[in-house]
Amino acid sequence: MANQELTQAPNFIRAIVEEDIKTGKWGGRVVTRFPPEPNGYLHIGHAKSICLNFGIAAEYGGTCHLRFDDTNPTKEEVEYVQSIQEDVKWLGFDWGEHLYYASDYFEQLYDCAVRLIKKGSAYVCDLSPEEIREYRGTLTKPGRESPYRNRSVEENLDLFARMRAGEFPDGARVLRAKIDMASGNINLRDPVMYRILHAHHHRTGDKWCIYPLYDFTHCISDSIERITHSICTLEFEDHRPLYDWFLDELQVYHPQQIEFARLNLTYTVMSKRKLVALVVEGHVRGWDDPRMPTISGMRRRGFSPQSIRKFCEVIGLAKRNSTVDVALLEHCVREDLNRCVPRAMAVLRPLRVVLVNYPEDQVEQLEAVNNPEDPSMGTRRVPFSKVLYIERDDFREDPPKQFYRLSLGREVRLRYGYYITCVGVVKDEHSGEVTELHCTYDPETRGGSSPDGRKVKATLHWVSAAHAIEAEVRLYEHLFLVPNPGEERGGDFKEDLNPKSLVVLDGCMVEPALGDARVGSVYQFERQGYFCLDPDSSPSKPVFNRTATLRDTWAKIEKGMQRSSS
RNA sequence: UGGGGUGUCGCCAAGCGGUAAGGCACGGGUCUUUGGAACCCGCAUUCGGAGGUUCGAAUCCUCCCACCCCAGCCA
Repeated sequence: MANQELTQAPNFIRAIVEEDIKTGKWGGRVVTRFPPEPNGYLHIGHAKSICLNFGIAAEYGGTCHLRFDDTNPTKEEVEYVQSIQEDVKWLGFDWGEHLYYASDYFEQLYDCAVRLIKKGSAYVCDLSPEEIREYRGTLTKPGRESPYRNRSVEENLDLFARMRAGEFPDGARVLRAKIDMASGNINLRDPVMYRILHAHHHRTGDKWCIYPLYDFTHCISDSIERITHSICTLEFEDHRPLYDWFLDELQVYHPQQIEFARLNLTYTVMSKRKLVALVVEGHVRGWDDPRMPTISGMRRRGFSPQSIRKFCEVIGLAKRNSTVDVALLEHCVREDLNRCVPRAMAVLRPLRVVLVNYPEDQVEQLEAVNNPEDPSMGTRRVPFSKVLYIERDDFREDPPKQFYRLSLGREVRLRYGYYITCVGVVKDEHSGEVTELHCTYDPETRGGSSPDGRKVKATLHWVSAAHAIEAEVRLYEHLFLVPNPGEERGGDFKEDLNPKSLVVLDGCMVEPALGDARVGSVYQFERQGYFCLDPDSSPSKPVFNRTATLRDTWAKIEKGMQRSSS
């Protein structure tokens, strides 16, 4: 039990791998692969697959390949192959030498197709796309055989060669596997293996004008790379008989395909189609918008790779469709960031406080702990002076029952500073809005404790007005208002968009130490949450993204009060 | 009377014939110079339903029900 912590949670795929190792099915080898199509950005759902494939390989002393499934040149771009590599690396995984492209196998794939033709297991079909669909039948009605199904091997060979040579226009002919038009599994009704596509490929250029389809390509790619466990998502379960059929026909090395349920998360969407729509329709600022569930978005938001990996471990793995509560993801970031990230004080909605009995020009440098969870992170100096800012929410003229922060006549502690007591409230004549507080400070309480042992109930964060840096802070909430966008009211998922998913705060006041923050670094703003410096920052004005709030007991109490009073 | 899957706490998820792990959420408490963190306690007499086999069933059998996926020359 000593290495209990190192033991991953059991799941059915690990069970299969362990069994295979035990029986020597693959000679003790474990080779997995992550096979993205470079037609979009990776998201948290991909992270689940990446962690699974790379994780299992690492755990059992195997290897995991990164293979781009780039058989559709009309959708794929180098931009995506770059972002995918960057994201996988950032997550902390290393494919070493094992970077592959399905397009590297085009020549071998072609040879395999020729072999199948020679066996009489594949044929060139001249039916139009519409006719192929019609001949395929429906879910309940069997299909009909193509009139071209029984062409001679010679004719098929000739036609297929001429397809490759570019003699025919797009869509004129396809190569099909000869399986069973009456199969209950539609994938087996003579699936298309090759289509004619006079398109420029991002790697092979104009060398090819015929491109293989997924089912034919994937199993052979796995075979070539001597994959042992080919792990994919549930929707490919129906394709497994086809995966097996091709490899059996070809009599080549034959990996095992295993399917698991893809990840869904509450309050967001995960399908590539929907994510693209959010980007192109401008509902978010791009693929890396911090509200997006993309890896790049989460990185910009301030998530650590560790927190994402932890999440992927803790959600488990099974074959049942499920939607994980986003609260679990938030828990994982908080848990990680709490341990690793330095604290800072930042006032998001400033309220001016004048310490009436504090010397006019005095400035003190107070010592603050960088991370109470980790003393090795040391301390820093925070300037303190007569005029400060505190959070507007930390003062109430008419404090409710359980509110124990500042109000007129009350004493609270300023973190690492002094006890202060509110003695006056300045308001705007017209609006009645509180514009400034007058407080006294107790010189005996420097550092935050009193010699007489007097207790205060609240500790507030603050910032010295004269030393503060002005910043922009972007507060994020769930992108959607409902747990399952588009599914609850039966409409368009975009109708469920949260109009307050981004709230920009300007004129925030942050402590001077934050002037040294580097883009991408994360801080805990005490009592508020985790914040990450955004690339939009300029030297004169930092911009912070809120990664996650801290758990907020007071907010919960307040919400409860509202509920019971209404 | 097409095929393939899945049903264990509000959300995930272990469990593989011996009498329901764990996490999140939620509720209560201790502690606290973050109403943070940490720590403690509580939270399925019951496993989609109904029968059956067995000394014993979430686990085996039968039937039923619900939900998901498949009719791209996408992956």
